[in-house]
Amino acid sequence: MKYNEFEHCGLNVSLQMLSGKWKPIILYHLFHNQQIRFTELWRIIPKVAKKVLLDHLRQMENDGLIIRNERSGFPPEVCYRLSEKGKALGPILSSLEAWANEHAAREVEALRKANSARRKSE
Amino acid sequence: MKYNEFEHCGLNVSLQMLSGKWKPIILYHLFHNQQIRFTELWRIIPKVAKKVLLDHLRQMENDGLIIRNERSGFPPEVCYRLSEKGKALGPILSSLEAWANEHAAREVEALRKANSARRKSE
DNA sequence: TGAACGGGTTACAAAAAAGTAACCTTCTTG
DNA sequence: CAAGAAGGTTACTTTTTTGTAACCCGTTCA
Repeated sequence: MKYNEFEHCGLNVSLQMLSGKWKPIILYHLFHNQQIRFTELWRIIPKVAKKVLLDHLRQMENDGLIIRNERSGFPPEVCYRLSEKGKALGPILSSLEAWANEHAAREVEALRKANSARRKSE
Repeated sequence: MKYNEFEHCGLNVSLQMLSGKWKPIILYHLFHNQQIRFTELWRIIPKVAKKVLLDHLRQMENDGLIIRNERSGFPPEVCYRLSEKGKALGPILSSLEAWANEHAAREVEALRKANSARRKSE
């Protein structure tokens, strides 16, 4: 299989949708809030740059993961929430998280180091 | 929740392990071959740079996803295969793929455009 | 009138990821 | 002896992603 073919494969496409430094935490908040205002999101993820947060949200909107809801008037009120597609991701992300917790890298790493130390001392 | 806390959360950790331009296709091949030599892998993913492929493989090894097997002698024979941790990722990646195929972005996008065009013409 | 708020944009800088090409080592074969 | 293969490394460039800071616009409140 060539990369051309693979590039548009579901696995690649979905992982690209999830790649971005702040996307996991954005998703986390959206899964726990069902709707959240831009400024609020910016406030609770303190280290992200406004521009980057906006970029991420735009990408996620273009990917169909989230829906942007603008209520003009005052105050401007722009809310983001998960789309159906985004919601459908929930169980998958949970199982990813569970997987990571089960096979915590630290333990693996510690074991590896212990073994390597043991080998050297023999 | 602050980013400091979230940074080491399972979701973030696992998505970072999967992020890298060539990791999905590397995983794909490992899932379909159960063992593969470095050069062979490099040959079947024609556009990846040797250095980058190596970087990706090192990262995946450090993350405990794959196991590197070196048989010195001639020819050098370095094989890579999935670890148990890596194998456990299989069903999750399949469901990610299925998710992407079900909610194919193109269709969503096409539908959106069609609707917007229809609205304009009314 | 002017400061503040929400949700942006813009121009630019810094950092990280990916790519290129040459080189190395050990062995083998012509 | 020269060339070639496997699996790397090194030095360097390009591209992509993040980050910083200033600015804009419409509206409200002091």
